[in-house]
Amino acid sequence: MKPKDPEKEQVIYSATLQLVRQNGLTGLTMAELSKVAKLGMGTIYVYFKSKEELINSLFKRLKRLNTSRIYASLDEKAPFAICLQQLYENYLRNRVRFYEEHFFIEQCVHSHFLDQEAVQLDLSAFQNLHELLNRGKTELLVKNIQNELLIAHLMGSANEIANLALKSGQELSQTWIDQAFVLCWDSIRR
Amino acid sequence: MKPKDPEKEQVIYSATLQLVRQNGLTGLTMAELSKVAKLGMGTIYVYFKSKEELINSLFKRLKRLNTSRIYASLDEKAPFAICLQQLYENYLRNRVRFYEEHFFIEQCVHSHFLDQEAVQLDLSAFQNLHELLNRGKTELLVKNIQNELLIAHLMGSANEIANLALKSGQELSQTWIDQAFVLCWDSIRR
Amino acid sequence: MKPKDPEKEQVIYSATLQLVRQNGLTGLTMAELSKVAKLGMGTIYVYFKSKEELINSLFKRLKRLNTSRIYASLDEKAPFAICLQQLYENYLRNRVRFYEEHFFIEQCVHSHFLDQEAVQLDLSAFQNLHELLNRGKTELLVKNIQNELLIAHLMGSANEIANLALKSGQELSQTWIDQAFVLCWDSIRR
Amino acid sequence: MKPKDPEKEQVIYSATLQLVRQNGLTGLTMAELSKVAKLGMGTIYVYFKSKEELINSLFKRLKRLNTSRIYASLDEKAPFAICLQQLYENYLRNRVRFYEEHFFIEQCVHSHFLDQEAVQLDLSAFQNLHELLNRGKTELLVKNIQNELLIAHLMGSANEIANLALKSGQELSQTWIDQAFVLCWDSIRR
DNA sequence: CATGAATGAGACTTCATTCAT
DNA sequence: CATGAATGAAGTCTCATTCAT
Repeated sequence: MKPKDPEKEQVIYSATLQLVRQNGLTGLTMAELSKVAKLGMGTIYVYFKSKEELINSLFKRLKRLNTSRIYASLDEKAPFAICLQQLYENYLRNRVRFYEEHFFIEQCVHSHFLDQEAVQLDLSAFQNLHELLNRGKTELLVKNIQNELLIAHLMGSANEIANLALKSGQELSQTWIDQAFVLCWDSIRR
Repeated sequence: MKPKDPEKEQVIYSATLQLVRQNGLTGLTMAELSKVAKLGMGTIYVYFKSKEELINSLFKRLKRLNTSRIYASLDEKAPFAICLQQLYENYLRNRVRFYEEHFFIEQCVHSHFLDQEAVQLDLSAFQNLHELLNRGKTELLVKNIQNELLIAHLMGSANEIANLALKSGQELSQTWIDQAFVLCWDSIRR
Repeated sequence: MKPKDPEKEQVIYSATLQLVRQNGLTGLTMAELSKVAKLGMGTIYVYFKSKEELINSLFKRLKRLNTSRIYASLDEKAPFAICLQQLYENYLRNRVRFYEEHFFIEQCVHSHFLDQEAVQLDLSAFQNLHELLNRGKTELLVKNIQNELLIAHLMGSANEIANLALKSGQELSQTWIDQAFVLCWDSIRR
Repeated sequence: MKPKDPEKEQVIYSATLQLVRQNGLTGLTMAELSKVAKLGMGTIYVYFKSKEELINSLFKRLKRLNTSRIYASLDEKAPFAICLQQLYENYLRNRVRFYEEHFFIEQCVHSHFLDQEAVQLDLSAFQNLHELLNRGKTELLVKNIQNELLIAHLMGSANEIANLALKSGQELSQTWIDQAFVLCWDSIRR
């Protein structure tokens, strides 16, 4: 798939996100997508060979994008707790800010659309966190519990808290973020 | 007169759970459902007037069932920490044991099938936890953070941990549960 | 079909008329029919071997009933014009009074439900009128036009006028009937 | 870009008329329609969003078409009786010639498919006749009876006579038409 | 490449009829 | 004989994908 026009690809992605937010992944139809994207139905099939490929492709792109966003501004030389806090705040802010994208991701995760590669990517997104936790353990700052459990705990918490923030419609205040981080920090610290 | 068979409803529910586990909520078709339930297509419609009603009806039933399961054996006169631990363990065990049901519930929550009453029921399921946390605050055992945040934290964590347990395929060892509870307890304790 | 209970047959007929008036012949379902008739669905099939037979049976019954009603009080020894007038008035009054029955009949005629016998009956209902017109011709009172044409003219007119009377909701005033008859009389008189 | 083919609409209309003539409106199925029209099932839904819309759309089209056909060649400056005769003859010939269309219309009128607009159109089709009768009254040529009654009489007669002509299979001879007109004319003349 | 009309498999749902009670 | 739950063929409509322009 070598798109001649990379802008069209982006237009399709954007239209997809918009429609999935509005109607859910189930409610996404190629006809409406082409209408919102202002492209012919056939054009979409030039860039993506099927609806499934479109969804998987967008999913992977968003996962990578989000991973890089979250870890981008991270100062790995800072003390462990600072690192974790930055990461946590980044994650929460990112989730709320790019709500549409995460809604799409969540819909995908609960669907049967994802191919193996996409599922892999979903799982491997925690690699950096994994390593950070190892460092925390080395520095005797983190409980000696297997990382999988810690990650499930932290991520589950963070996601639900982000959803709560969105649901309540309020801005993501610093106070709120700080409180949320205290919960996470107190739970894993030694 | 052949009375409407109350067991048939259960047969339909069971077949629905099985099929949703296999193919996801999107993959659920009335034709396959009737095949698995070993009933005529029309019979399903004797018991449920539409696919949507079937899904909502089962959803509500499961939510109520699970709430009662979780809070059933709870000794409310025990000390706060014991109560919370019991609740936590109940929740985790219940989620793993009735995996199929929770998978169905999760699929529903992320779909556009649920009617308002079902959504209400989903939200109100935390009422008991809400009150328990209030007690913890009164006893100065729990951090002074609004319950919504605490609940999002605890539930998000618990759900993700349950998913992890299922994914890893292993039994839910007591050690594991205890570790998981420590995380939760340390996070919210004062 | 030897019904044990002739009253049940009548109950089914009445329920049919009521439902066809409400929902049209197309909207008639056996389930609703049994509900309105307060009988089990199977019971209806004791009295009528199919929906089609029920419709045809009721149709024939009503055609016969109406023919006898219309010609019942006719004094054949009266002068021709009086006879015709009586007949006309009978017909109009009968149609308006037993509106439900005629609505059913009209729905049947335009459907594909009627069997050959029923169609025959529908056509042969004009036999008496046929003979009366012959008498009129013999007495040199009626135009020398073939009866089929005269009958089509008279019946088409009468039916449409009856429909008009029903549509306008008003009672069928004597003035109105008289006016309508003048139209018919003037048209066929020599 | 393949433009939406305007001929396809006509093809669908024609197939509809053919099938309704053969099987009645009730017997019309979208599957058979698409087969006769030699189009994919979905194609019908490109041109009409539902079966109901197709029927209403065709109904309105035919009503308008017939009205214009009947009144097209009418010379309104001719004497009243000539006008009426022309109109009558037009109507009869039109009904017999476009038998299929009128069969469809009649099936629609007795169904529950028509929307309000279609019913309106059906009723308003007599506007021209209404005005012509007023002229006849002004010229003291027509009985002083309310138009509704006159119209019901004339239309009921004409329709039934047209049906008779069709049923008998014979051509619509001029003699026959003339006889039929005499009946109508004698009935309403002063 | 771009387009969107055309396609038809397959989804949900209805309802006349049967049959076990 | 009475019942109404059970049945499944058949109907309407959707939508991912193709293909002629």
